Amino acid sequence: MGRRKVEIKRIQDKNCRQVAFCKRRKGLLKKAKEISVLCDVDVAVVIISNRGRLHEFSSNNSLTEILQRYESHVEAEKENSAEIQVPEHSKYSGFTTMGELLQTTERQLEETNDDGLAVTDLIHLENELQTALIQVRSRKTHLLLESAKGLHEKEKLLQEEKKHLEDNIASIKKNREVNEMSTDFADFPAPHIICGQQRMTLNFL
Amino acid sequence: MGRRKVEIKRIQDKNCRQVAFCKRRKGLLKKAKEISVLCDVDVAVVIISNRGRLHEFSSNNSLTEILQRYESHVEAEKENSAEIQVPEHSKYSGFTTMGELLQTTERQLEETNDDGLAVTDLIHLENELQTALIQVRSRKTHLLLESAKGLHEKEKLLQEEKKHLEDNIASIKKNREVNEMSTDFADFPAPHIICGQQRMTLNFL
DNA sequence: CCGGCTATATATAATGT
DNA sequence: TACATTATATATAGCCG
Repeated sequence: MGRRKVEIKRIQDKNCRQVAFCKRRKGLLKKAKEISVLCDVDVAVVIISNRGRLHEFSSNNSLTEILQRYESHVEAEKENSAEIQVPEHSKYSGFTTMGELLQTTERQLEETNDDGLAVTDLIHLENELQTALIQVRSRKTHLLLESAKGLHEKEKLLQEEKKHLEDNIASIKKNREVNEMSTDFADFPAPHIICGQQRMTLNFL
Repeated sequence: MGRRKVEIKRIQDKNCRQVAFCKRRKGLLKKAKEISVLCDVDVAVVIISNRGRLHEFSSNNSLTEILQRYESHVEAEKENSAEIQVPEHSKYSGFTTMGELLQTTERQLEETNDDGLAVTDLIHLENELQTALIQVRSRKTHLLLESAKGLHEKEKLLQEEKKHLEDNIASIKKNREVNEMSTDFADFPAPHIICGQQRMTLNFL
C-alpha cells in the first residue's frame, strides 16, 4: 500500500516502526468507525503500544458495554468447553516493562552525569505529567457527562411518551363506556379526534 | 475503495449492508493483525453485529488480558497502577505508567542530588497531589458509571412499560372493532379501517 | 446467500520540506 | 521532528454466475 510491498513482520527500524504505528493506528481506527456506521454494528478497538500507551475506539461511547457483551459471549462459550482459565494477569505481568524502564533510567543517568541537566529535564517531565493528567481527566469527564446527558434526555422523552399513551388509553376507555351506554350511536366519538391524539403521541418518536 | 465512492452513513439496503459488513470485517481484522505484527503492539478488536454475533481479534491470544489492561487504564482503581497517557512529543514517553515515571523521577533525583532537598520535597508534593487527584478521579468515575448504569436500567424499564401500554391499546382497539362489526352499522364511516391504520402506525412506536 | 472479478477509492511506504 | 506529497499496494463496491 505504499511505494513498495512490505512483509508482515515486526519492523526492525525503531523509527519506521513508530511512524508506521501512527499511520496504521489512524487507519485502523478510521476503518473501525466506518464499519460501525456503514453496517450499524458495535465495534470496539483497543490498542496498547509496546510503550504502554492506550488508544481506543468504540462505536457507541461506552466501550465498557461492548466489553460486557463480549464477556457474556465468552461466558456462554465457556459453558460449552469447560476449559480451566489460568489468571495470566498478575502484578508481575509488567516485569519486562520494568526491566526496560530500569535500562532507560540507567542510560539517562549516564548521559546526564556531569551537569544539572537531569533535574531540569525531570522538572519538565513533572509538568508534562501534570498536564497529561488534567487533560485525560477532563476528557473522560466530558465523555461521561455527555453520555449521562443523553440518557437523561432519553428518559425524559420516554416519560412523556408514556404519559401520552396512558392518556390515550384513558380516553379510549372513556369513549367506549359512553358508547356502550348509548343505544343509538349518535354520539359516537368522531374518529378523527382519536387520530389526532395518536398523531400527537407519535410526535414523540 | 470500490467502483464508486460511498458516503459514510448507515447503508440502507439490508443485503448490501450485510455484504459490506462481511468484507469490511475481514479487512478490519486483517489490518488489526498487521499493525500488531508490524508495530509490535497489543491490539484487541471486538465486533458485535446487530444480529448479536461476535467477531474478534486479539494480538496475543488472550483478549481478556488486553481488556484488563484497558480497564486498568480507564478505571485507575489502584493508585499505584494508574496508567496515564504521556504526550507523544515527550522524550520521556517510554514509560508504562505515571507511577513508574514518578518512581523513576524520584530515583534519578536521589542518585543525582548533591545540592539540597528542595527539589525532592517538591517532587514529593507533586506525588501527594497526584495521589489525591487519582483518588478523586477514580471515585468520580465510579459514581458516573454507576449513574449511567442506573439510567440504562431505567430506560429499559420504561421501554417495557411502553410496550405493555401499546399492547393494551391494541387489544382495546381490537375489542371495540369486534363490537362494532357485530352491531351491523354498515353505513357508519368504517371505523375499523381507521383503527387498522392506527394499529399499523403504533407498530412503529 | 456465497465467492470471485474488476474498476476504483483508500491507505500508506518512501520521500520531500 | 513532524508534516505534506507521491507512487504504489490494498481494500472494496458493484457485478456476475
